[in-house]
Amino acid sequence: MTTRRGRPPRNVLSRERILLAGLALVDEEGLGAVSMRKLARRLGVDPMSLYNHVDGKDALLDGIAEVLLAAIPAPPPDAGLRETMSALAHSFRAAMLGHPRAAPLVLSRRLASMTALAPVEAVLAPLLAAGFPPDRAVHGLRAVLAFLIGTLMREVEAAPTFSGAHRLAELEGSGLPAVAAAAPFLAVCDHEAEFAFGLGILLDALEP
Amino acid sequence: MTTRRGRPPRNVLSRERILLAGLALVDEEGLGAVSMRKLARRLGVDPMSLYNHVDGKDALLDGIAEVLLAAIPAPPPDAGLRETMSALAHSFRAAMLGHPRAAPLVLSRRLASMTALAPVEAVLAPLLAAGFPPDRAVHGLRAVLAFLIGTLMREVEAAPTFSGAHRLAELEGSGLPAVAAAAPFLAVCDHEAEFAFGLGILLDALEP
DNA sequence: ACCTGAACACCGTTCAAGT
DNA sequence: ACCTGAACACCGTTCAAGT
Repeated sequence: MTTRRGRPPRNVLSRERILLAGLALVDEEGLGAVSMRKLARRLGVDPMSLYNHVDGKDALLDGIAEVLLAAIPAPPPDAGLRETMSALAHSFRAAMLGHPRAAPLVLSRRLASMTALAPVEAVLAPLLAAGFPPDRAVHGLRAVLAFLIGTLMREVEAAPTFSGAHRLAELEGSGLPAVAAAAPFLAVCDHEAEFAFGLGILLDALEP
Repeated sequence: MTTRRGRPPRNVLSRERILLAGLALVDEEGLGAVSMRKLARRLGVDPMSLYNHVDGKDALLDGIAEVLLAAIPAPPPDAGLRETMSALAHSFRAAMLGHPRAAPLVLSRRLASMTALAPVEAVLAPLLAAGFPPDRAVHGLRAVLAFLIGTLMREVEAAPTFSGAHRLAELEGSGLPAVAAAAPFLAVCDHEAEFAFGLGILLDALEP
């Protein structure tokens, strides 16, 4: 039986359906391609219908950012300080790399919502439990978050594996001696290693 | 005498004039308000004339980002490693804070130009001189840069001094215990201190 | 070489009207 | 309560025409 009583409504719009379709649109075509009209087309609906569930384009983008944020899993509750922070950092990174074209929404927008507070709580709790005074804990949180945002912004905006050879030659011929000397390492970027290196420095500094 | 021989041409367009007017437009009205048509209006020129000097809107934004980057002064050449890195970090920050609404162009776009390489050289040179092997020097550069980008993204996107009291109450009533406990420190952000704290950690770690 | 203006295919959002 | 479509004031960019 393909229909129940009253058959399932074909085109129920909802905030959630809109945000998910929006995220899919960003994933496929990039942030620049997002428009209310195109999203409506994709949902088989009049553009104006979206405004019944979402406050406008800007609120739509904020909503998509929150969908991404909400996908960050909570860290294991029994872990120590360092493992907790590290797990959260890696989860955050994985969530962003899972939607690289949408990630800038999270990385560059001021999100004041409750959703954004859950990861904050998850970082702050072990810091306070480890005996950090609240002001120091917030300092630490913000330093790590700044590094995460900066690193991910780079990963996510990076060209999809620049050919390398051409880049190398360019750097070596730049006329800048230090740049030329380090050219082989500037031409490529092992994002994984870069992430581990910087995160390690910061977590070391937060060891009680 | 208000005119010299042949009188100064009234409406000479040039790439430089366009980029500077673009930066002024961003400063005054924000990134979202930038359009080729509005910029042309501001320059007293047909919109299409801009295309003779700039490759399109995206290239315009890249050009504005480079104007910002070019304004970063070189560090004093005789300083030690730490002072050089610190001076550059502060100069970078000052340049961005001088144009907070345009800063995201620098912070979020992949800039492959020569202009972007000058600060790289300025950081790399003292690291290599201090005896860092090139791969480690690049690691250090990237960690500091990630932190700078993340910090500045936060400073620059921050609401112009959120009322504070309202925010505080919101955090305390969030139901999240660690967030509530640290609420007084989460509600405000001393960007200067935050910057010094994180930068200190990273520069300490790069001490030879 | 540079500037112009018309034209094309789009935007976000308001508003009055429908169910 | 939700959806629709026309309308308004915009966009970026192509193209043919001017100087």
